[in-house]
Amino acid sequence: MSEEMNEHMRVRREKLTEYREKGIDPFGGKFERTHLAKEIKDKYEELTKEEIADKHLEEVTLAGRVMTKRGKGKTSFAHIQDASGQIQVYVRKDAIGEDAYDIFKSVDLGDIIGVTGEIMKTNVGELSIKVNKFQLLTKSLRALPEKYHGLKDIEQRYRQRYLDLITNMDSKKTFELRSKIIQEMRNYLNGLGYLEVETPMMHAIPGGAAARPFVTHHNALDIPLYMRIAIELHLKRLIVGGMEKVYEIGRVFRNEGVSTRHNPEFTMMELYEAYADFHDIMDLTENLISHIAQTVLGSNKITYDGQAIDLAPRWKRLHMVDAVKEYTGVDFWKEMSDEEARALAKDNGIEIKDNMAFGHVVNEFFEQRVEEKLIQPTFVYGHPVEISPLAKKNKEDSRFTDRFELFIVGREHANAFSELNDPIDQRERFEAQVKERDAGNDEAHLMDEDFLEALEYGMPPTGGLGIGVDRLIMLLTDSPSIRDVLLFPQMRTRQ
RNA sequence: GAGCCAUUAGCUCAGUCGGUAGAGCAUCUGACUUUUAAUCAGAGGGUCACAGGUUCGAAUCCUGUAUGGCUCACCA
Repeated sequence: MSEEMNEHMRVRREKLTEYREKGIDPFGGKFERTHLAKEIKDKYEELTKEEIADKHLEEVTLAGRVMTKRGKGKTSFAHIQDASGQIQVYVRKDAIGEDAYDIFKSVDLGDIIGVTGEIMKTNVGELSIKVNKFQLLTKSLRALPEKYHGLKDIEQRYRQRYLDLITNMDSKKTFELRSKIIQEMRNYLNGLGYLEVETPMMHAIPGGAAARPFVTHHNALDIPLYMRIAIELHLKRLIVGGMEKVYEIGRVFRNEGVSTRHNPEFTMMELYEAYADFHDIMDLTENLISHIAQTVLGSNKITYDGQAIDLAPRWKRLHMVDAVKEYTGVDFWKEMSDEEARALAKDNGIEIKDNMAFGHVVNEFFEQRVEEKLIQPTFVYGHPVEISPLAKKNKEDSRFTDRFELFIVGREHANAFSELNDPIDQRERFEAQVKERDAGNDEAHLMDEDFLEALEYGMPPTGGLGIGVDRLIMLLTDSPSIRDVLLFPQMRTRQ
């Protein structure tokens, strides 16, 4: 053992030996429970001490981790915690015998025990188990964080999430909500007839988004493989294959910076529906998210970082050019050259790169001046074609696409479009991306011949959607950092 | 990648002007048969993140490193 033992660890290891000498297994096996703590509380909380005593209820058996302990000579109280919550146990020497009582006195905070006894209420009215049998199920060899403050150290909460979950009920609640949110997303989509599918996470060509991939290598095939940066291109192949409504909820990987809103691996929900367009997807998106909020939180009115947010449909829909016009006064509906657009950026203090085209400039205006101001749910649509290589061009104005992004609390939560199903246009878009790549943008798309071949067989007109699931969970659980909604966020390896 | 901040007992935190390292919880010993942040009496527990430097003397001042947090950049 490289780590030095502190007093707690030494004492607890000594107890292991004592237990074994007494024939007690400090790491026990299967244990049959009759109840969870919350089940007992839900059932008997309303009854008075006398009513419970008069009922002569059957014995119950529970198990859990010892979280508090108060010894009082010949009686002891403790709280044990199971997945459902905590309940108090009341242990009397005259009820369990002297030997068993001595062992109970040696139990440490953090140990896992099983108890059998009667349900009772104490003089001050706390529902408790009056124990007549108890058993050590697992000895804990390290001291838990302090009972009153819990674990506060942020680094330790992320690195040792189990300690966070044991001691911080808020954190546990967040992850229970995470599970419910994803479950409700599935329920809703399944109810609409979407088919959940699983596509590869290791891609020969990383596509579907602009991002740097993680690279790995397949030894037997001796080829490089990339962890997926999006799910998009495989789901569209399924649309070609006649699966008309599909979705996948899964991890995607992007080799980029870590921040309160970015983790190298994160969860995305992508959905594609044949014969739909981006207007249909807007309807679906607002209905889906408001349904989840209503079902999981019981309301469409939520609070994030002190701001009141109303998720009830119908949400504001705003063209990106109108949004830029509204917040900066600059009108990009006018026809103009790339040079004229760049000049407007300089005049308005928008930072741009020298080689940016009209569409890139419009996007910079939006990101630098508008995005953070969109607090209430807002669909911003009509993204420039240059930044939307997989979206259908708009019929009236081919500088823009039938694409939208959803902004809430100034953050992107979803990205969607009427999918580009013209293989010839798609090839030209990929070629433009390859040019950008050659010009130094290492996040531009690669040519994907295999995907183009699929499109050439014919993909029906399709609406598609991607939702950043972690960000949605941040929003619905009022969590300031993505690390608060990931059980094991990425951290630097400790030396 | 840049700036700012943090790192002290198992945990939560104090630490004044540079002068012997502190508290609460936890732990150990003892008392206590309805306690609940139990109480009472006593005891033990420290590489002050790490490495240098300044100084008679450094948890404290300086430099570097590590890890973390926040902000920015990146993430169309």
